[in-house]
Amino acid sequence: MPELPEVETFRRHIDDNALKQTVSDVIINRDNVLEVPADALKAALVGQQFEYTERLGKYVGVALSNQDWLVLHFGMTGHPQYYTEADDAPSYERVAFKFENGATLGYNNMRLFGEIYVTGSWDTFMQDEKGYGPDAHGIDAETFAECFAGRRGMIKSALMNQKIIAGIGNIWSDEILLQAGIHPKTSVNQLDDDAIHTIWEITQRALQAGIDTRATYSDLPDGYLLRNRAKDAPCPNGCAGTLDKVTVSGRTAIFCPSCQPERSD
DNA sequence: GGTCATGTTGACTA
DNA sequence: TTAGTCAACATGAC
Repeated sequence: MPELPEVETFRRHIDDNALKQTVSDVIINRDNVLEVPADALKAALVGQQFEYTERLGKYVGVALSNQDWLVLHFGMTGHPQYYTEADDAPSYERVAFKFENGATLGYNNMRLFGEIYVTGSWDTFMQDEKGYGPDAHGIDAETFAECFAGRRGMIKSALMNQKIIAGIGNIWSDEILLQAGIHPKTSVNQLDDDAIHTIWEITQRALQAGIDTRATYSDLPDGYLLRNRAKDAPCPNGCAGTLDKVTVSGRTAIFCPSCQPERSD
């Protein structure tokens, strides 16, 4: 699930529920997701308040009252869940952040691909340690074009490269490329300025739609691939063709052969 | 039992 | 140096 629209939804969930509260305990059910020792995580958090949040790409940063940051990544299957009744704990709660008011922010993650860090500087962590590029949502057209200038790889790989722009993963890159009518294997250097500008526009619109629907795909407008992303499904553009799949950089790309023709030039 | 899956990283190869 | 492929991580669905 979690790409940029999903992670922004998670960030807002934390914002709406867990700010200005003091952590009373940290329960660690599985330490696979920890990038800091369990006792260090607990020591860093207990007694601190969640002050505000940031997001870059698929990472959420929670600013603590002592200026440190709790950094969360949700892997492929994770999400945060705030609850007040023990019965509402999610099924795969790997870490539970307990607050003094009795509520809990659960870090739920079926597959243990997530990451939890504590760091002194959000900016340094994301830019220097992770090497992340600018966030794909809200980036201006010029900066977006600069990110792709001089690149020779395939457009789908480039869109998914967090060091170029952050936040787009496999399924939202499919969405963007279908709407843009560009085959996922097209080389970046085959795309002229107009094509890059179109990709920028569609990226902004699609990610905004994803955020607006709280990443509930069935609520996306008609014509969105993510409403029914599957091989042999009808093309959402209504072109009478059916969707196909192809492997790009080891990931499954779903696309419409008729709306997204391969280029040979 | 096998295959595939929304992410990231590192090794290896061209 | 730049890119592409693949394996690894852990778990569930089909």
